[in-house]
This record gives sequence, C-alpha cells and structure tokens, in this order.
Amino acid sequence: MFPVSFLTLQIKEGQEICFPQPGSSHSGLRTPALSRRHSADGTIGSDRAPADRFHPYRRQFSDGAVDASDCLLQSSSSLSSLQEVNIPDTGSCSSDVQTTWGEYSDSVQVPKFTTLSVSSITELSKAFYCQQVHILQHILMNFNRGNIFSHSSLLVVPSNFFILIFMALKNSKTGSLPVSEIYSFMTEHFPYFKNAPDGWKNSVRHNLSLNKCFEKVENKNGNTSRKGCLWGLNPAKVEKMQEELHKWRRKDPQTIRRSMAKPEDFDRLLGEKPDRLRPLPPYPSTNNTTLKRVAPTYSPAPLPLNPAQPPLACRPVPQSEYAHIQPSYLPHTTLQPSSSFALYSPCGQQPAAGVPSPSGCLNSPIAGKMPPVYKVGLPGEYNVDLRGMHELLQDGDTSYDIDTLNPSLTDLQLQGNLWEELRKDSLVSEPHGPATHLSTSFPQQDHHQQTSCLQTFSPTFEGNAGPCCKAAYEDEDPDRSCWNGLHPVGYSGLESLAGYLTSCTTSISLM
DNA sequence: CATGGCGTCTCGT
DNA sequence: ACGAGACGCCATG
Repeated sequence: MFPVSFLTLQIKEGQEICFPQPGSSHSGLRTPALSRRHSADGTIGSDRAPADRFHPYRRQFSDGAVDASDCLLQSSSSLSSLQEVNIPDTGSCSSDVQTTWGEYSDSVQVPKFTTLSVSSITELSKAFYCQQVHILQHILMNFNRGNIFSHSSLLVVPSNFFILIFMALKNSKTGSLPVSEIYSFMTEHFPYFKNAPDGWKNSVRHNLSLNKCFEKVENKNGNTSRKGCLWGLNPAKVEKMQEELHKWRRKDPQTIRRSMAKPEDFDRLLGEKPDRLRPLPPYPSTNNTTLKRVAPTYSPAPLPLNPAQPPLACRPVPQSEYAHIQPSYLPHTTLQPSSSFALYSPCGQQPAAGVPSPSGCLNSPIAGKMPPVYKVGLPGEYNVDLRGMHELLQDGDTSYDIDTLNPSLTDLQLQGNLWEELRKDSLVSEPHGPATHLSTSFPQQDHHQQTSCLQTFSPTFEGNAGPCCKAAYEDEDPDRSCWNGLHPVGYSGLESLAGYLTSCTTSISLM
C-alpha cells in the first residue's frame, strides 16, 4: 500500500561507476515536462506507455542514470547488510579516473563529470568504497549545483497523499489550512515534492475534494468561496485517520524518516509519542564522546555560546492568518506553536541555494558557498536533556538511534571505528582542541587544496551533546542535517577524491 | 492568467 | 474495490 522504491545498486568486479553530471537530465528526477501531460486544450495527451508514466510511488529515472540520492540512501544501509550495488552500465568510463572540468565559480573548478573505476577490491572494501563513492557523488552533485548541502537530493518518495494531508492539517496550528499551505507543508517536510512534477498538487486537491476525511472550513471572512477556502479534518473521521497514520508510521518508519527533510521531526509530525521507553543504549563513554561522532559541528573551532543572539528557531513565529479558527477535535497539545505550526514557519526555511553564508571558511576561494558555521546555541524548543534525546531515539526500531541523528549514515559502528582510526592516526583533532582539517588525512593533497576545501569537521559538543546535536539539525540550515557525521568536505581536485577514497578504504581495511 | 475545486477516466495494486 | 494520477472544465482572484 505504501511502497517506496529504493534503487539497489550492484558493483561487480571491474565495473565502473560514472557520476552523471549534476543538474542534467541524468541526475535524478524527471522534469515536469517529461512527466506531466496536463494541458488545458487537451492537445497533449498521455501518449506514453503506461510503464513510462510518472508514478509517485516509483522512483523516476531517466535513461538508467543513477540518482545520487539513491546512492546516498543506499549508503545509509549498514555494512553488515553488505547490499550489493548495481550501477547501470554507462559504457563511457574507460580509465581509472577521468574527469572533465566545469566552471563552478570564477575561482574554483570542480569536476563536472567524473568516472571512477571499481576493480580489484574485496567485498568489504567494495561496500565501503561504494558508500564513500556515494557520498562523494553527492558532494560533487551539490558542488556543481552550487549548493553543496542541498537536501533536495536526498529524495525518497513519500507515499499516500491522504496521510500527508492529514499530517499537514493535524500539525497545523488551527487544524485547517488552505491548499497552498498544505503544499508548503509537504514540500518543506518531504523534499521529494520540492522538485517533483506538479502532478502531486493536483492529487492533493483531488484528495481533498474526494476524501470524506477532509472538509472545507469557513474561512475567516465567513465566506465559502470556491477558491481559496480552508481545508480541515472531518471530526467524525479523525480517529480513523489517526489509525491509518499509526499504521503507516509503523509499517515502515525508516522509509518515512528517509523521506523527511528532518527525520527528527518524525515523532512530532506523526503526532505520536513512543509507546514505551527503551533503556538508553550502553554508550561506552561519556555522552559527548559518543555523540560528537555522529553530529560534528560544522565549525573550524568551537564557538562560544552567544546568549545575546537567540537561535534561529527561537524567533517569533508569525501567526497564521487562520489562527482564529480553532479545531474542536484536536487535542490541546497540537495547538502549541512550538510543536505544530512552527514546523513550517519561516523559521524552518532553508537559505536559498547559493546564497553566501556569512560564516563560511574565509580562507577558501569559495567561501561564499560554504556552509555557515554552526553555533552552539540551542533553540529553546529543542533544549532537551538526554532524556529528551532518548525519547527522540526510540521508536521500537533500534536502527533509528543513529538514523535520527544522521539520516544519511546509519552505521554508527562504522563511523565510530573510522573515527577512531582517524583519531589514532592523529588525523583529527581532539575534542577540545581546534579542529583539524580532515583533509590532512589525504596525503595527496597539497596545502592549497586543503585550504580550498570545505572544512566542516569539528567533533566538539562540549558536554552538551544531545541538545547541540539537535541544534545542529534544527538551526540555520536543515540541508546539512544529512551530513552529520559525514564530514562534508569539498574537493578541489579529483586527486582529493582519490585520496579520500584511498584513505577510506585503508581505514576500513584496518578495521 | 494563475490557481483552486472537482468530476471523470484510467491504471496499478 | 480502492487509491491515486491524468486530464479537463469551470470558477475565482
């Protein structure tokens, strides 16, 4: 009923991996022009073979290209599963490492099309190599987009419009929304819709009209004009909808999380607290030691708290113009701004792609494209203690403990081991010292390359790991959440990529 | 003209 | 049978 397809990749001996040029038609989802055949005059019909039709429950591929998002998602599977990875044969890769270069900015060139040959590697290193390749592919893709932390490439198609609309309405402050805000909710919380063909909006409207669970609500002017009305939940059906939501939630929570822009909002958006508390996982060390691994701050050095500047998420949330409408059936808690309407308030907006960050790495020629430095301030809303973190981490599925923190890399053990390896080799800084650039682990890189990399590695949580971790997600740019623990390092040359891969495979071989 | 509401048809499960 | 997208038409701002 709620299938979400994942690309299964398979690397075979000697097979090569090609990075499709990001932004091209080979890089992911179809463009609306390819899939949408809706025209007012009816001259454009559905002339496509049924199998070629756009279907929201299926990943939309073009010409066998590999979507980096799938790769990244796939990479989140733990090494223990060692899923094979099958990459469509492009037939265009010949040498071990090839690249063409395209202008990224005035000063920096980045690979536009990169091919890497995968051969003569062990099963284990294959999997790990693949994982790293996926990550790098993602880096390259977003690098070329000028938006290295674009979350939009982390796409899992969320299914069931009925549920999504219900979620939107349920999490609204008033319990009723105009369709446009339902759209907004969906695009904001489910990145798939950001670039999805417009057909989904049609389906939303269709659902609203057809489904008896939804009903039109008088707007504030008291008129019920055909256009621009509010949509609410049918009180008589709320219970049933809630049941459906619970079913959906339990059916495949991992997929739902992956489809979300902020997986940590899973519980809040789906309106359900975990049924029971699980004991905290037996973290071997102090809290900050554990958590710093999975959620490094993206700061070259620890930043002091600045109480004078309230965190972004603490800013006042604009009142909805529909705030006057009080849903009678909603539990009181859903009316709390902090847990409902604020979710899709401008506080959660992401900076526009390519907008220079005020706090990038100034040494870099592409400082303007740098991810902003995370501040350690905590939004009051997320100022949770470890118990709060604990609650976030439980959902009856232990695999989410890490997924909650890092939707793109599930295997804590792998990260931890790799981290330890790097640490032993003095390749990363100690927690309380200034963060060392990760690129120092790549002997192939010269100094210039190192300084031109995007340096975002700082494993410091300074004893407040839980909230900081949360803040790192919530504050400033949720796009980066997918990089927690992945150390998004931009590479100025393919040597860097090769070096990274080499170091990664070396690290894994030591495990 | 863009957007929204809604009916009908078709398809996939 | 049911859910959902495609498509079309009309109303509204």
